[in-house]
Amino acid sequence: MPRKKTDPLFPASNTMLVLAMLEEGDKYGYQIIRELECRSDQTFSMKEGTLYPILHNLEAHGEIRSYEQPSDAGRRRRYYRLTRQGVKTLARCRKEWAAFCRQFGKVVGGEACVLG
Amino acid sequence: MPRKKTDPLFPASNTMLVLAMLEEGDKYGYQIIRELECRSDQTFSMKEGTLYPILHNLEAHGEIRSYEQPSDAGRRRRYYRLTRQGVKTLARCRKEWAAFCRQFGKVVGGEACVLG
DNA sequence: GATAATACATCGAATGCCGAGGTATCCGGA
DNA sequence: TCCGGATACCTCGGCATTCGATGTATTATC
Repeated sequence: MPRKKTDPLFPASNTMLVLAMLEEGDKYGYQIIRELECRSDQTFSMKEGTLYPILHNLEAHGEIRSYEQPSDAGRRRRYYRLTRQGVKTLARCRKEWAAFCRQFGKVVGGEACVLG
Repeated sequence: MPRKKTDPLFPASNTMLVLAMLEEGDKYGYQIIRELECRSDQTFSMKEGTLYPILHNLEAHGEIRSYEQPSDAGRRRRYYRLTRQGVKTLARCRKEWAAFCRQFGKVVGGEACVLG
């Protein structure tokens, strides 16, 4: 299957990844991309064209809230913070992920992924 | 995130699921759907509008081959069989899944999913 | 003064997935 | 006998995801 460019193995997980990143504390877009890259040993290199729409979408749905706060250097930055709803959503996503992972493993073989 | 209808948590994994099902032996479309449902405790209820295009696509890429073989009852059936290439692809997918799972777990928390 | 890194954003195109619809056969029950 | 349900295949349209490309602006570095 010469997998086509846009045939990511597990898309849509990006939203969950963003939520999880924000759980540790408020972050701005660019920072999320860098930290995610670092934390996953370069496995997840989320593109800006992917992240920003997700951030805007999450905010529109009340999962996160944003505020401007320039860096010391005076650089423009928009920070995002998880709302209470966002925390709940993340918890639900984790459960769904665990269930998915368990069932997926049952079909393709291998052990289940235990979470939370 | 009132997840919209078409916001599957981990799409595109469907192709891998199909490959894994065929590893056990030749199967026809309808059978794949039924067995998948059963094997995953009703978690994966793949739709026909999802499966058949995947089957056709996999065959077009040489991952599987098909042949007609009516059931005893005379019902029309098109069986699919993994090609050697399909077996290799499945193996690669399993590795990718394991890597993804490990990294994903690292970010969202929880243990890694060990496979193969 | 040029180049890279930071930091935000949007658009178009490709792809994934499903709901809805279509066709046809076979079986059991009323 | 006729009808509905299960079996079995298929396609089309539409929404969502994702990324590459592109654009803007500022700051740091060489």
